[in-house]
Amino acid sequence: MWDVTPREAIQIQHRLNRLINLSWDGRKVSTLAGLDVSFPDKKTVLGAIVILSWPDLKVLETKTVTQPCRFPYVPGLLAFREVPVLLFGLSKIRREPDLLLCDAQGLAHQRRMGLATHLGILLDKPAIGCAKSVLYGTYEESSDEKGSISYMYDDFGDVIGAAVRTRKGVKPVYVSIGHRIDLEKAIEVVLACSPKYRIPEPLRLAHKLSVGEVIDVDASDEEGSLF
DNA sequence: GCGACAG
DNA sequence: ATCTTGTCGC
Repeated sequence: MWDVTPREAIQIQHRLNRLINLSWDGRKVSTLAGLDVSFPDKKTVLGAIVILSWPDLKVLETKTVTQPCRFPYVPGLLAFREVPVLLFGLSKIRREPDLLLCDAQGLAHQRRMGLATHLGILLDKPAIGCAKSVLYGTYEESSDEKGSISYMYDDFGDVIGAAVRTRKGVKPVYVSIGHRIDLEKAIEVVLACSPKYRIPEPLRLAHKLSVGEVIDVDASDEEGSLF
């Protein structure tokens, strides 16, 4: 029932690991995608994608797709469970997003291969990992203020991400490089995407979409259906 | 051997 | 992730 065994999955991660690009090429960003996955039942994976304009964050397009579940949840191997449906969903989107914002880790992973990095490498597209809790890494509690950041380190003392407070008094979100971006730029994007809530707007909307809520596309941007 | 553990 | 009620805080 599995596409690969957990052991093979780890080998794949070690192989893809070498393709990570840790720098931002300075490209102009005009759209970004918020990605999320849900499980309507134990045998189905549902991928939700919301394309937003940047930096005004208007909804340009949405899409949901489903597939049969192919891999169990194993900490550290999340990509093998959720990436397939996201690739499928992205293939059905009209606009090509400049940046992918994932509800998962990127480099802040035991093998530096979180879902955001995995997906970014497969598509060779800029990607950011933004999770609600920690999978791997340690950091010191910092200021309670909005915008405070505390770097996360692996067992060797290398920086692998940052705990970022998007609102005063809330738990931080954990930001890390996915692919083709640097940590400063990733943090900048996440903060700019979180003007009102703890969770960045693209991810908040993608999550709502994944659980069945209707996300209205901004009226002024529907020229795609005019003809 | 005993915890920890994205979603 | 998903299942669920009340409840603490601004």
